[in-house]
Amino acid sequence: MKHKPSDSELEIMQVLWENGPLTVREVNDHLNRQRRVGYTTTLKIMQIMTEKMMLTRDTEQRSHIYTPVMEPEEIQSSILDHVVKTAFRGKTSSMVLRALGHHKASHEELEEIRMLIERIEKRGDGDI
Amino acid sequence: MKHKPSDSELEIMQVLWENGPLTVREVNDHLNRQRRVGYTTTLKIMQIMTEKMMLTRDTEQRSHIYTPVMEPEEIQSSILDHVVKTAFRGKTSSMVLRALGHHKASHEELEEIRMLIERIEKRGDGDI
DNA sequence: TTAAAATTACGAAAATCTTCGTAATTTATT
DNA sequence: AATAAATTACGAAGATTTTCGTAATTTTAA
Repeated sequence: MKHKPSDSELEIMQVLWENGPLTVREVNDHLNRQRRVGYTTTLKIMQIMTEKMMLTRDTEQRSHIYTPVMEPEEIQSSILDHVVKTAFRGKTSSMVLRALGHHKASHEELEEIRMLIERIEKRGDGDI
Repeated sequence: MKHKPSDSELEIMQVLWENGPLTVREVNDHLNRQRRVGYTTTLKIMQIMTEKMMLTRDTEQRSHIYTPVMEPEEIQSSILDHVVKTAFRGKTSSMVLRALGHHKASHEELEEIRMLIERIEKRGDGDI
């Protein structure tokens, strides 16, 4: 990804990923379930995101319909790259250890992680 | 933590965590091994960090000596809190899965993680 | 004891982010 | 058709971050 999304941009991305293509009104309504944001604020950020090519929009109807360009996986990975590099000296494992040690996860989630580790080790790559 | 450190602030934190209390000159020299930064730029940011109480300084000598107030663990955890919340809908496990799936880690690191999981599961807490 | 060197203090410019008001435009209603 | 309602477009203010230049201060050296 070229640009690291700002917090507000990421917030809007989340709404769009979870609820499909939406209008500004719809996104703003979603956001306002969590915190108070003005309509034109949301509009402005979504317009900027469109300029930055993070969103595309269908302008056929009066109310434009916005769609995220990137998949969550892509952005999540690039955010993690950045965090690992800047806060964990590049060591993914220390980040994971900190996350598991501090935040915790359910039994099922831990199992999922354990299974992934097994798969990776069987595959025999790894390193770095 | 009150403030989320900016990228530059985090960069300086890293240098101080790894190399102990340092002067501005020393921090700036460290930074310049990686990228070009002006001395007064580093000075300014470290002064601001001191105002924000992220650093303390000993002004006995002419060259002030700066020490980070927070431990890396604290800041790492608060950064992870933020990332998990804003980019992974609060699910630590999806963050971990993405990190392991994408970045990879060495065999030893995976073993360390696997052992931590075992310890957590034995302990029998977890969840959320 | 001057002059040079190093350091801190201060202020400010450029970039980005967040916020919103107001104007212009389009659609719906009376 | 005229008015109201909803939406988009535009611009700008305030905050924060990053960047330095310049001035003031302190120490060192000639």
